[in-house]
Amino acid sequence: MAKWILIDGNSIIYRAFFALPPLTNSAGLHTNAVYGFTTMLLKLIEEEKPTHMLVAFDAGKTTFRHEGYAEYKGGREKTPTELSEQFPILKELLKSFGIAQYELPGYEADDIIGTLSRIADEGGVETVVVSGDKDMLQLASDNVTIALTRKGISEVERYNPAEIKERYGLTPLQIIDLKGLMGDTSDNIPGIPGVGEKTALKLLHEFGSVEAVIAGVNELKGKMKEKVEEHQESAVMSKKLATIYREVPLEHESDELAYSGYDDAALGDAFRKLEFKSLIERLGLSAAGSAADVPAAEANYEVVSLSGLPADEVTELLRASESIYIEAIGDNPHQSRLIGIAVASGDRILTVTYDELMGTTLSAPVRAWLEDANAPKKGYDLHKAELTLHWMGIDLRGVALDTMLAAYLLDPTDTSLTLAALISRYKLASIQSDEAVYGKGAKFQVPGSDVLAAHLAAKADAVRRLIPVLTDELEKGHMSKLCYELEQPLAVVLAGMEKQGIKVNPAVLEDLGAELERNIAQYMSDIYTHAGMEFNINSPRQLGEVLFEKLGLPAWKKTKTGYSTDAEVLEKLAPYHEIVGMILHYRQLAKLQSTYVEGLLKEIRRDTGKVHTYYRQTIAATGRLSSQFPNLQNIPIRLEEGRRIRKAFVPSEPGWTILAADYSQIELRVLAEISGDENMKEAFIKDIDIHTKTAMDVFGVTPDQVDSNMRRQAKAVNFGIVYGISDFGLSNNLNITRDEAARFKEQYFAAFQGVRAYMDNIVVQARENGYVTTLLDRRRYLPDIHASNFNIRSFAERTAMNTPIQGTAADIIKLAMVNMDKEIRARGLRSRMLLQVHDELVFEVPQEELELMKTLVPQVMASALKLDVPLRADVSYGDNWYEAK
DNA sequence: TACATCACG
DNA sequence: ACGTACGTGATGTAG
Repeated sequence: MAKWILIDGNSIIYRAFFALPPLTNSAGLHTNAVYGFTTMLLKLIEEEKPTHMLVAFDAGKTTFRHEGYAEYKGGREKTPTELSEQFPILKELLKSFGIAQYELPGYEADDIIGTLSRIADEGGVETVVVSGDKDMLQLASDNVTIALTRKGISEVERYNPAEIKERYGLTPLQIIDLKGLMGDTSDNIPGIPGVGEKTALKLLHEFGSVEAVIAGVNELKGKMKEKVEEHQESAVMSKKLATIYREVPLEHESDELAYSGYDDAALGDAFRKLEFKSLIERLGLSAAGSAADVPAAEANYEVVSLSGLPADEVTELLRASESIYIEAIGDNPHQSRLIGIAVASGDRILTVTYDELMGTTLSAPVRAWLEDANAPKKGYDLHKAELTLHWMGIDLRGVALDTMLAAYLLDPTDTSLTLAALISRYKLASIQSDEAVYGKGAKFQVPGSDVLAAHLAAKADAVRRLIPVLTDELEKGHMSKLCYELEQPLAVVLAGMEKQGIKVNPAVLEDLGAELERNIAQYMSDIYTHAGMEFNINSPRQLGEVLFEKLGLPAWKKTKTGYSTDAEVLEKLAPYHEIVGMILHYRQLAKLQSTYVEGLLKEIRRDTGKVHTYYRQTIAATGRLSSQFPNLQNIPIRLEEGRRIRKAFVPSEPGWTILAADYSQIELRVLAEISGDENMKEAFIKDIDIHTKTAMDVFGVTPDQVDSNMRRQAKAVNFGIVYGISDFGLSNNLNITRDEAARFKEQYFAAFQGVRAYMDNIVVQARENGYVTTLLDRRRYLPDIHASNFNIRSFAERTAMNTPIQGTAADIIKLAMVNMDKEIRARGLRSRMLLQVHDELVFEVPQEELELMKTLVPQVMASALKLDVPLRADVSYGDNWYEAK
């Protein structure tokens, strides 16, 4: 037996919103109305057991009712953002429920429901209409019951025609007349002023309809007669407005409403995002629930040690390996200590300790297997493992899949990609956290061999269990190619660069350090003199006291903890007191000394005379790399004093040259490409200076009229565009008013209309999909795009604009790196790729390859990805990184 | 360990 | 009206 449930989405979500106290999830998203809606849905499903369900929504602001009466629904309070942000969430949730939803421009939810209930009624289908709006009673019939929400949301009161008769003494259709007479404040329907429910009912019981009341007006007396005479037109119009239109041109077949129950996994995911913990529990969705909820599985494998297994069985086990886990201690993989290895194969997991690997002949097959490029390994953070093993004299080869990398691609904003966290995220049987096994901080300790072996085996097993889930998810997200053809090969290229390292000449740094020390001492004493006291200039707190209390300089910017003393503040303060300039200089030199001279010297390895950075491939939310121990992506360049640090970066072989190639305006070229803006594309195709071009268009001048200041401002506008422009940010950056900034922006968008369209579209896309993507389908989720908090939401919107640009640029240089590595190998070159700095690649090149590399590198970089907009890379070279400018 | 600051793209 | 530019890592101070 068919049973339909038709729900007035707008009415119910409003009721729920006002009935329930504010409720937010940890991301600050309001969820109370969705929660209320959900509890009601669950109850309906349980009690009514529907075969078909539909939630109808109002679409757009105006409906056919506005044509006859422009003030319809006028004077309404604007929907609070705390509620409006919940509409997209509800619509998304309905998808997880597997419930149909429908809206049609020009019609209200009532009309859609009216039409469907008519169709159901004509077909003799039992139907329940759910709403908070009494008007709906007009739809009641023998087949159609109206369920009206009562106080709160979960309680409903059901009406069939008999119950309407009992309650009001009216037929369903007379409900329209009731409203025609009494009106409805919430919809701004006037009715007859002064006529409320009681009077209206009395009139209807006597006359039967609005028209009959008007016709019989002479039978009325006194005030009542006057009112009806005066407002009869209003009554007729009100009746019309209150009439639900039951002939909406629906484009859908009613079988699209079929409801076959929700998918536990989909609904569980949706509830987890919303943090509806009680509902997860109530529906038993928590079996797949959060980390702690999933009990550890009974181990279905045997842990075997290297010494406990005959050599031929070790070889066979390795050959049939399904996953590997390599444990090392320490953040810096160039200095980390290997603890042990576990390899999973069928019902046995082999564990190999550090001592076994390094000390016994038993380990020979293991080492051979690790180094065998034809033996595929699927593991976890194998990039780090490769480096750890490298410094032990073992070359890890044959990496086929890295689960950490895969998990990063699936959610690059995830900051906890530990195995335990991933296992929990993907709802697999849990494993112990490292902290539980090793302890942390001072308590850190490697446990005894049995406990350790069990833990490593559990991790290898965890990797094995993650593989199908992650590869499946990658496939669903269209990121398999990105993973296997870009990120995985890149991991190997990066490891090669890191092992190679770049030579640093300590003498250059020491000389610079001595000079800095003298200057710093001088600034310190001068600053103390001007302050009239000695204090720690490095302490923003003490500095703030000196500047703003002792010296009485104007404080205009604060931090959480006190006065701000950052460069922006000090630059504004400089004219007031000469100590300020000294502090700025002191800061600059102190930074160079501590971070770059002393910091870098500490990182030079004794054995290689080089610094070996560690590129992290799973940190940046946009797909960029990051660099640690030391960070070689922020070596000074903008100011000459700092730039001299680069003189210390030299070739590691005598007679070789440092060659650097950087992409020209890669982010703006990417923007031109993905926005398709013709004006901008043309500028790049003609290789016109983009900032000058921007200045021409923004200021409406000819090329020769563009002065350096105009170009500077245009450049700032371009930066702003890439970052997701806001008036305030631009005005702040250019030190102009917000109005001026807004005008710049307007001018810019007038010239680059495709860019404007991109910015608008990408935000809509982010709202609809919940994520944005790069050209290579790299994905970033933006849950905050629905936040009610203006700041949080705005940040997500800017991120939506920026990430495809920055991320695609990252995709491109990564492609170039993989291709460049291939070229070097294929051509048997001795040149080495050493560094990547987001849009720049640095090589060391033997003399005889210089001419080739000068053309090869930019050519490979420019052709990394075929675009409409040409890519360009410029090369420079010299005896050190400073000279390669 | 959190915060402020500043180096880079 | 709201108040920020996007993405990182290292350092020193202070609780």
